[in-house]
Amino acid sequence: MFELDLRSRKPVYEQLAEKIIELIVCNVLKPDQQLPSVRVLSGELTINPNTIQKAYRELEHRGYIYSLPGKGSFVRPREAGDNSARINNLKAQLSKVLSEMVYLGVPRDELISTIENLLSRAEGGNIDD
Amino acid sequence: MFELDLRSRKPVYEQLAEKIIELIVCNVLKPDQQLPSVRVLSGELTINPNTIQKAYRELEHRGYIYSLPGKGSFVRPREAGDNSARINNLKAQLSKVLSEMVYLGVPRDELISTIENLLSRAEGGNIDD
DNA sequence: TAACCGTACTAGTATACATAGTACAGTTGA
DNA sequence: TCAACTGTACTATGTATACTAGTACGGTTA
Repeated sequence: MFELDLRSRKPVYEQLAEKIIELIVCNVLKPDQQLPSVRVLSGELTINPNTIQKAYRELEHRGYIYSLPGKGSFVRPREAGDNSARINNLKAQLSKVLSEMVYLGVPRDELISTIENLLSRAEGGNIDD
Repeated sequence: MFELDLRSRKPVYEQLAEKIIELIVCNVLKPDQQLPSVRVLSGELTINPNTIQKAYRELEHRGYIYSLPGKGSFVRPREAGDNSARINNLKAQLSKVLSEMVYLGVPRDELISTIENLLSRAEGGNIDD
């Protein structure tokens, strides 16, 4: 379910957290859906349980999941709160990426159509792969 | 000229490299313009020269600058080569960012207009701040 | 009660970052 | 020629973090 690169410079727990965020954001993992337990996922990925727990802790701290001792960890439904901080962060990332693509000579038309496609998929909800 | 966060989890040399890329991409640093020497920048930022050199080595390896022993380091003019690998990487980043913004409830109209603004600025070349 | 769940520790190892110091070769202008 | 600059290449050291291993505790559920 999750593909990790143990040789990467990026920490494993961080790779895992980003993978899960991706699945949540793309609605592959539905709200209140239960995630694999720390120990089960540890066995599947042949990774230490502590590393999985660290990823889950990170995800809970960032508001993507919630954990109930004795029950499990679940996808946290998105709430309409103050996401302005995170949105501003994303805008900054967007600015960097777009600037670099323009710098590398990607035509504006191609860029716009790419973005349109990505938005349609994102708004459609599911992404099947 | 460069603002770094020494307490950040992200390595200093990486922060510096990204800052310089940003300035190159936004045309603040012009092609063939000389960068501060390793020792001078080391003094200004109160950072070890080796750390600066590591950033410069990284930038040279990624094709953003070129270094001439005895002369200095300079912004490398962009060449129309095969940037497809880097562009695909940027598209993947773009996909993630857009998905997350949609997930956080940013309206499509607002998103499009934001992108239009960013593109205009990027294509305009200079960004003054 | 047994088997699962999240959580919280300690301890050890490996790796990467950053610093300090030294050294060498090429370039440049006085 | 010489001094002052440039990039580059080392060694050594201290530190922070990632990851693993192992153990333990309390809550939940069939």
